[in-house]
Amino acid sequence: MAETHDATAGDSWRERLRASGHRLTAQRELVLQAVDTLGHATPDEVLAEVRKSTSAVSLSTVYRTLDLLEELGLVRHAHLHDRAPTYHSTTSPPHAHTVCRRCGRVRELSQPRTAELVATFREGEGFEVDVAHLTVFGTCLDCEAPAG
Amino acid sequence: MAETHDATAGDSWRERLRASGHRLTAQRELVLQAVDTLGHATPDEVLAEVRKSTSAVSLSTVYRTLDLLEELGLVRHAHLHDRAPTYHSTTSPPHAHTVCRRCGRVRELSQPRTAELVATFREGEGFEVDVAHLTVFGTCLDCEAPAG
DNA sequence: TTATCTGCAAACCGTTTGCATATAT
DNA sequence: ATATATGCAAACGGTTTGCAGATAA
Repeated sequence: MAETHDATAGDSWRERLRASGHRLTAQRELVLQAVDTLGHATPDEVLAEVRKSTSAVSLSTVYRTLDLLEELGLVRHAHLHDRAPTYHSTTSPPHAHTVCRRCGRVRELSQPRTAELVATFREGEGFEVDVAHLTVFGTCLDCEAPAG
Repeated sequence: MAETHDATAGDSWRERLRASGHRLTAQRELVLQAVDTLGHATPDEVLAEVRKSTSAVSLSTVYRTLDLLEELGLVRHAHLHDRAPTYHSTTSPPHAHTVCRRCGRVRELSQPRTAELVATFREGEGFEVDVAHLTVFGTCLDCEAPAG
C-alpha cells in the first residue's frame, strides 16, 4: 500500500519533496515532526506543539503544510470530533476509527476487521472504502461515562 | 425503533412538541415540511425552500429549529460533504450513506447490509454504531466520472 | 399575561486568500 | 537570480448568541 511511508527511511520524504518541485523548509520539518509526536492533532494543536520549540511558524503555514504533506502521503486526516479535523502520520497502515459519544474514547479499528469491512463493501456494494478517512460514531456497550 | 416517526401519523409530532413544553409555530411547520420535501438538505437549502412560500423565516431560526426537530427525533443529520451537514426526515429507518469522491453519487446502504454492519461492530467490537450518522467515503468501482 | 420564540446583527470558529517580504535552490 | 514559501491581516462560510420585540399558550 503506497499510502504508508516507511518510518525507518526517515529521509526519503525530503527527496520526494524536492522531486515534486517543492522546497525543504524548517517549517515543513517542524510540522511533520509535530504530527508524528502528537498522534492525532488538529491544525491548532500542531501549531501549539511547534511553538514549544520556535515561534517561526504561522497558522496559515500549518494549514498549507498539512495540505502538502497529505498530498505527498506523509499524513492523513480524519474527523474525530465536531471541531477541526485531526492529522496523523502515515507510518501505520490505514485504519478506521470508532469514537464513543459517551466516554469520548477513540479506538483504531483492528487490521482484520478493517480488511473485512473493506472486503464487504467492495464485494457487496461495488464500493472501494477510503478506510483511513472513516470515523464510526456510536457508543461503547460497556462504557462507564454518564449516559447521554 | 423509536427513532422513526410514522409518516401516516402526520399530526402526532405537534403533540410531542407541546408535550415537551415547546410551542407550535409556523416556522417549525415550514422547516419540517421543507426537510421532508428536499430529501437531504443543508440549513441554507432549507431556508431557500421555505422562502419559496414565505420570507417569514430567518437563518438562525432554521438552525434552532433543526436542532429542536432533531432532539424530538423528527429529523437526523449526516455529513455527506465538506460543507454543511445535511438533514433528512426520519420517516425511513436509519441507514448509512456511501459517497463517491469521483462521481459524487450518494447511496443509502441497504437495510440488510446496514444490519450486518451494526451486528459486526456490536459483536466484534462491543460498539453500538450510530448508523444514521455514518457516511462512508470512497469510490464506486465502476464509476464513470473522470478519475481523480 | 407571560414564557417561549423570533429576527436581527454581531460575534464566533476554523479555514482560505492576497500580497509584500523572506528564503531555498 | 528567481521561483517558491512565508507571515500577516483581512475575508470567508457555516454556526451561535444576546437582546429587544413578537406571539402561542
